[in-house]
Parts: sequence; C-alpha cells; structure tokens
Amino acid sequence: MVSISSDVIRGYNDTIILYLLLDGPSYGYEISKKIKDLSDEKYIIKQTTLYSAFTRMEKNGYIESYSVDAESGKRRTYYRVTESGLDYYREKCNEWNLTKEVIERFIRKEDGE
Amino acid sequence: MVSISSDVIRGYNDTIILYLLLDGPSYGYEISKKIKDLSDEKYIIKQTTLYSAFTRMEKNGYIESYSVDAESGKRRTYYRVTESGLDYYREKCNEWNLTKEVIERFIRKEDGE
DNA sequence: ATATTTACTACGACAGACGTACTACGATAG
DNA sequence: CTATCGTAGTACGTCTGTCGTAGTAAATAT
Repeated sequence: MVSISSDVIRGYNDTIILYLLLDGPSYGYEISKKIKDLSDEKYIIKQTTLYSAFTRMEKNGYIESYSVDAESGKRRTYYRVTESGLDYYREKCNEWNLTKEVIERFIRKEDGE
Repeated sequence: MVSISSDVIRGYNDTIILYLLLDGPSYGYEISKKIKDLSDEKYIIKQTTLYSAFTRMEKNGYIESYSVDAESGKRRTYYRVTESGLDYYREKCNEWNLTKEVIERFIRKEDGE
C-alpha cells in the first residue's frame, strides 16, 4: 500500500492549511478533518504538525488568531489568512508548479516491467 | 524569481539520484551535474546533501559502492543501484503520483487576480 | 605559478515533523 | 453513575534530512 510520507508533503503543510483558510477563518480540529476529507483519507495531518504550523505561520505573519469562547463545546482558536499569507500561498503555488515539472523529469512513467 | 526550496524536494533527493543511477553506475560529481542539467539549473543539489544521501542509501541497501583509482582525474567512488533500490525507486514513483494528486487539490490553478 | 575544476569528507546547526502524553469539556453508552 | 468517545488544544523531547562552513587533494586551465 502506497501512502504519503511526511518528507514529501513537508514543504506543503503550510500551503494546504492556507488553502483551507482561504474560504474563511477556521480552527485546528476543523482544518485537520477537512484535510482528511479532501484527500480521501490519503493524508492525515498529525496534531502536533498542524498546531506547530499555526504557531510558525502566525509568527511569520501569514495568519492571525482570535479566541472564541464557544457557546457549546470547548474554547477554540480561530485563524484567518493575512494579506502576506495570501502572497505566500500564491508563491507556493507557483513553486509547486515548477517543482512538479522538475521532479517529473526524474520519474519513470511506465509501470510496465 | 521562483526557485525550488529544499523542503519541497526533500523527500525526492533519493528518488532523483536513483533515477540517474538507473542508466548505469555513476559518482557524486557526475550526478550533481546531471541534476543541474536535467533540471535546467532549477535545482542544484548541495554536495553535503548528495553525499549524505549516498551514505544513507548504501546503509539501506539501495545502492552499492566501489572505488576506482581513475586513470585520469581523481579517485572516485562509484555507486550502482541494487534490486532493493530499484524496488524503492518504483515505490517512490507511485508515491509521487499519489502525492501529486493530493497536493493539487490544495493548489489554486487560476493565476488571475 | 596560480586559479579553477574535479571529487570528496568532517562537523555542527537547524527546522519541520513525530511520538507520547497530558488537560479539559460535552455527549453518549453501559 | 461511571466510562468512553469526540472535540480542542498544549508540552516536551527526539529524529531525520538538509545546509553552512570548511578543509583536503589531485588534475587541468590560464
């Protein structure tokens, strides 16, 4: 069974999170479920990975947080994308397209043999 | 200018190296030049990254080395792919195809705006 | 004679991801 | 009434791959 290793997706966790925040503010648990759903369970982000990404991106100014003492359930920390975060996301998309092209030069297509 | 960051290619250095060794044995310096050429200089692997990949892959049994006291030029260490290395390469290719699909779900195509 | 290219090695630092574990609350099941 | 499950997040230490810097050494170009 082929699954996605962390080293591969490594450079794209931030991008994935930002993508999901483009639709509007969200919080950790919701993001993690969306990643699971959108990837058909092929990629399940680890909690520690996710929350450390939040911290890192907030420090870098890509996202902003605000706390909500929820009516029901536990208190949540919501995150929203900043202008700078949007720029970063766009850069990453361009980088992805380039990287994809380059890596594909080193991948054998044929499954034959 | 968009260039490829190491975090992105991170999980694929081994794959790239194995790909180049599929054509026949080669050595560090040659591999590094081939990567530069084949990627149109978009990706230039660092020496330390390359040689540590060799060490790691040999330890894992994916490649084998042999020294050649060259007639001309300096002494080289050649590497060749093993059966296990070939299997690993094929796995990585499959993983790449999966990863590519998944990441693309989080990438906005439109450059508009 | 000197600089550059070839070919490789050594060592330490760093960042991102991971494993494990813990807190805490609400809802549901037994 | 207690236990477990789902939700929501924090803390801490470890590991791996990559990188920066530097050094060695021979061959080739200027």
